Amino acid sequence: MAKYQKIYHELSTRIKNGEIRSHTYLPSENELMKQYGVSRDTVRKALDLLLNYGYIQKNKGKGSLVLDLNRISFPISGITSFSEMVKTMHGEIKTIVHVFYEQEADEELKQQLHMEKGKVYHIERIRSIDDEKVILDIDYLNGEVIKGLTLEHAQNSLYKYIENELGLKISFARKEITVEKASKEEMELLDMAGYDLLVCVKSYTYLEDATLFQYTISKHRPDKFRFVDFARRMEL
Amino acid sequence: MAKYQKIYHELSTRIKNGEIRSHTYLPSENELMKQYGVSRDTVRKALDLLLNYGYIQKNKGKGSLVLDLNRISFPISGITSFSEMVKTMHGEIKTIVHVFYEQEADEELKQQLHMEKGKVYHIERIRSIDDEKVILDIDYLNGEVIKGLTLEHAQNSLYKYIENELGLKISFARKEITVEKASKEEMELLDMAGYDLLVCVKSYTYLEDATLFQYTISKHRPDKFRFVDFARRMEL
DNA sequence: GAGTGGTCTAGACCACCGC
DNA sequence: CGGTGGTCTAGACCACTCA
Repeated sequence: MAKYQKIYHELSTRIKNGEIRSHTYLPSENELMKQYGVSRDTVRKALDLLLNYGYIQKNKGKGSLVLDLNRISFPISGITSFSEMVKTMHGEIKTIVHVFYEQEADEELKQQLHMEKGKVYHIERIRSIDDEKVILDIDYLNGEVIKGLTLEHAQNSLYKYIENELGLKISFARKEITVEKASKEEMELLDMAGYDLLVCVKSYTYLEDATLFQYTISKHRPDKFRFVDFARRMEL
Repeated sequence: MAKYQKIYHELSTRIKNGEIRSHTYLPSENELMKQYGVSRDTVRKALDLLLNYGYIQKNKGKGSLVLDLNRISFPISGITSFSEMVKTMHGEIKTIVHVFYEQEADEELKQQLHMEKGKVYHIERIRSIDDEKVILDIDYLNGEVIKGLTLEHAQNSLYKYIENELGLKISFARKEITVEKASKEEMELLDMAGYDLLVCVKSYTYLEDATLFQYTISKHRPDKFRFVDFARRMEL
């Protein structure tokens, strides 16, 4: 790990622990240079990470103010996958793999996954929290990029397989959140508790070399959906 | 404006225009140094902005790949306010100021706005698109920070007043998206078209010096809600 | 091996803040 | 005024990609 990442890591965990308290100022960049024995640019890169992830706010002439993380609970960034989401939740989680097969990409999938031809994995999983079936995840994965997927992997975590076993790096995602009427099938698959709408999170996930490898639609029962975001004001 | 911001601005607009096409590589950092007559660090800062806002993807040993912006439509970042949202929409927009008064902060508001005592503006606005009342915005503003608000300002844009007339700078926001049952009052205020749920976007907005000045609940009719996000994978 | 981006350094000047 | 963060420079070494 690079120096500036180590410094970011140390400072962020100390802020999370409460060892560095919110509403106080971090040591100045000059001071941090001395403490860590690095150049100012290295310190600044670490602070840039803290800034981007909402840990601090920098003020000219004053210093780096530590923000109050508990005002809205973590995580700062949006949901990336079910397994990341459940970390922040309580309750017993189960996954039922409802659909799992490999198919030739049809016209719509070719367009969604931006591929010419080839195989696509189609996976549907029902997620239950405390024995209530409240989330339906529908995944389409480019079979030319992700190879050797099994039902086992779908039962556990797709991301773990992709990152750890295939050694691919997930880089970025584009997400869209809308609310849609549940279909009859969906009403039967999930425990709808009287609701007839589902919150749909559509996401397109890309690898480090910018190849799109996954298109996911994650449908949540409205009362079990929550999305938290931290955003700095767009410049320009 | 700083040099690196100018370079960012030029490159980003050229990407948006299509003058620089997606799926091509930008000139190398070395090349950009020469073209703009700046140091490598300055070029890199400009590229960092492009990276953060989802314009490019950098690959070691290869270069900076221009991403396809139209895959999911803009804006890249989330909603910050109604007036920013409508820029990306079609249809005729109207605002009705439904509630506007100044009140002494009660216990709940003191906690939400993180203030000891003082006045709070309470504003409720109904937003209509093509004469359908589909959004209810409820704003609470710290009256000790934001002074001299009038009904006029509420009718137009609060942010314009705060940034242009008061000269304050809005810095960052924390947002939470959930779905809740509409109350009887809300059902009457809005054209619900048979829906009984509302998508609630709660946001806490901060100034540059990290003072919280606004707490907003924006309630959207489910079919009129859409949120787009671009996220890089969290490191560490 | 030449070119790319990733990291790190040392030094400089500026605008802003608070005393 | 001294200290803070914001910007910019010039130079260095590394790991990676591609021919």
